Amino acid sequence: MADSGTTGRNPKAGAQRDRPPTIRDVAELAGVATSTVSRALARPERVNPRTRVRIEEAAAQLNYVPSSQARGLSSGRTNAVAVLVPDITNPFYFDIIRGTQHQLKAAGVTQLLVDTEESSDMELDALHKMRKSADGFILAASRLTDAQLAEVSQSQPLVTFNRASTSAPTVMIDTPSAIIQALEHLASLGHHKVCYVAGPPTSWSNQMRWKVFEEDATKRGMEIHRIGPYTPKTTSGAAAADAAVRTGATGCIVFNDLLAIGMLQRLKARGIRVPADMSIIGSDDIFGADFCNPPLTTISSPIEQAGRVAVSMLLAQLNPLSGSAPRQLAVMPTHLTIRESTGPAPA
Amino acid sequence: MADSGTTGRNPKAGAQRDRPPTIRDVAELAGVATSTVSRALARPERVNPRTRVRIEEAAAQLNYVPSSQARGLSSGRTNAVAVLVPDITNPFYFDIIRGTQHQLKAAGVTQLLVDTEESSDMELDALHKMRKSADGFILAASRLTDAQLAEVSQSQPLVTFNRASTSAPTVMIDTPSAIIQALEHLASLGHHKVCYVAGPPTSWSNQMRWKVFEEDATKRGMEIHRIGPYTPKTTSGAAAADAAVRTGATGCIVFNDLLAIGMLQRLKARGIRVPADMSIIGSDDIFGADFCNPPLTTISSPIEQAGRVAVSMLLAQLNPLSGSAPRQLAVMPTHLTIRESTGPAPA
DNA sequence: AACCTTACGGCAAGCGGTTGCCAAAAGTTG
DNA sequence: CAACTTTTGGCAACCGCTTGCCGTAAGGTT
Repeated sequence: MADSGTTGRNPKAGAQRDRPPTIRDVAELAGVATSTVSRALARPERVNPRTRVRIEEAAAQLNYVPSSQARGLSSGRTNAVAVLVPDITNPFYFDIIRGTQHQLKAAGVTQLLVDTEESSDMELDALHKMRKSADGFILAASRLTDAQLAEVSQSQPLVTFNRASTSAPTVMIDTPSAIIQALEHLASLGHHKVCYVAGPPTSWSNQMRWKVFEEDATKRGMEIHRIGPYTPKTTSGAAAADAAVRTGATGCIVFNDLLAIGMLQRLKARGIRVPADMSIIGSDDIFGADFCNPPLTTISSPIEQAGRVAVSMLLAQLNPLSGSAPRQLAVMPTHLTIRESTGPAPA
Repeated sequence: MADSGTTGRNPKAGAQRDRPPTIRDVAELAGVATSTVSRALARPERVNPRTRVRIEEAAAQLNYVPSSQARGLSSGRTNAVAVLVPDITNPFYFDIIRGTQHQLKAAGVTQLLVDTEESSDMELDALHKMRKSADGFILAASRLTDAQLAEVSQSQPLVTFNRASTSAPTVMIDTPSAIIQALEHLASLGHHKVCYVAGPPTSWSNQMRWKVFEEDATKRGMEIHRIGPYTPKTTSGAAAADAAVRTGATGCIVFNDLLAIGMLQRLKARGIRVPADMSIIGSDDIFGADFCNPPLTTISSPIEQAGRVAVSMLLAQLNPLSGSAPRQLAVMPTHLTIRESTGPAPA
């Protein structure tokens, strides 16, 4: 009836006070080999129901938690996914982080959050340094070049968000449609002179937005302006607002809400009325867009859901299911949320 | 001159295409034992400068990145810290996450972000499940009871934020001072009937705020009301606003900005003017507090810095420096940021 | 020159799991 | 009931890195 042979440890009730129990302790208590415990936990069908129950009870009694480290070492998987965002300061990314966090947690995977500070070097660096500590990556608004992206995606599973890529699965926001809706809205309010307020030049979505803007506005015969680039923060809004006013445009489509809100503040300070004198359309519908002053008309998209989808796609890539090939592209729908920052063009 | 003996691998230029290089590959290339490589990387002074250089070059050439998993397994440290927040949805926590993220990254430690969904069970669970995968924990606004906290803090290093604890190092916000300042502000504007709009009952800071509010307002001879609890989200603002109006109070101190902003929206919808009819003071000075309508008077505190401090305290606990005992308590200063949601009491 | 320190680097035993391989046990079948 | 198949569980070799212990060569002392 030896209750604990080799080690001097005594796995008695709770066993909370000792050094954390290992798989060996469980095996001992259940009277089986460690390999059996391992199997009972990982592939239950591989072991006899009776022994399995015994093992589970032992594990529960010892309050056993497998070490993800050790598991990772031998299995080669970390059960963690890194999420890289350009700027953790930006509420937009919070939404996506929420989405990934949620879905990742549901899958029992740990989220490693990384702020790349809008720098492609940091991004590359993180990708490199963490290749051993994460099973896959989600690149939000990646600043990488196509070539870099292609290379990286070859050596590790990843999915990009808001950054088209031919080499990796991507979830995108339907920007073209969004811009067209926005322009349509402006047109229907009688605006003829429109301005695009640009964000970071390295941002793919910025390029995309401008491209569609230019095309569509031209098609409509509008007078087009473009100002920027601006860093996408409220603090850049003042400069952007001043520049926008100077173009003579009556309607602006702004790279993102942060910038747009900054502009709103400046315009108010300068006594320029929104929307009476100028209409502003933001993008992303971030937290705050609904209660700023005036509430911001903006391009909405289910960002949080986009995060979830990105995770699903990555997970599908990591655990290739039987049958269907994983989805390579998801496009999130957009719609224009019309609030009070847009109105009829001044006479 | 055997250039690669045992394994068939050929560590030639780049070696990017092979399976990732291990410490063994580096050792082989540099012509030393793996232990030496390990030391050269961890405690450079422990090896001869010449060999160290050789090793570093080898590592660089192979593009070697140590496996944090393996490192953790043998050293018993994970080089990761888990940050537990009650609600990742709440901008307030974003600020603290930013702070921890920043400081953690500076220390080369990975941040594991966990959303405990305002549940003490989930919190306990995470604490338990992750004890092997994190070296320490930062508990933001922990929902744990004192007893739980005491127990947990015994088995693993942690620091609490915005949750007093005698058992663990804590960083707090100087709530008493803040509430007193707020009340003083209200008093100076002629308000006599004040109302505290409560947040989650399990929130320590909520209890604290109420306690100080009650004390100080009583001392000033004000008429005191209390409504709530409300979930700290903008969506609860409507109910809170209606209830607040009903109390007849002319000045409200609200658990947090989220709730306060929600109230602002409702009051506006109901045609109740802020601050002409009612003054509102929020707490936290979150993103958006400055551009809501009207801009919110609120209790500000360097939240992001609090996150950094929390990390420092935790790190100090993990690597006990020679000399001084680590700090057990940090109190972040607060000040009242007066914007436009407070004004003279109605006549 | 003989002796003692020190600094440096190697050996090997783990850390806590996973997994391929194999033998014993249990279940089938004619 | 023997021969055969399928389950079930144990053995042991790793996974990649750290670290205590120890031998050796280099430098310092009288």
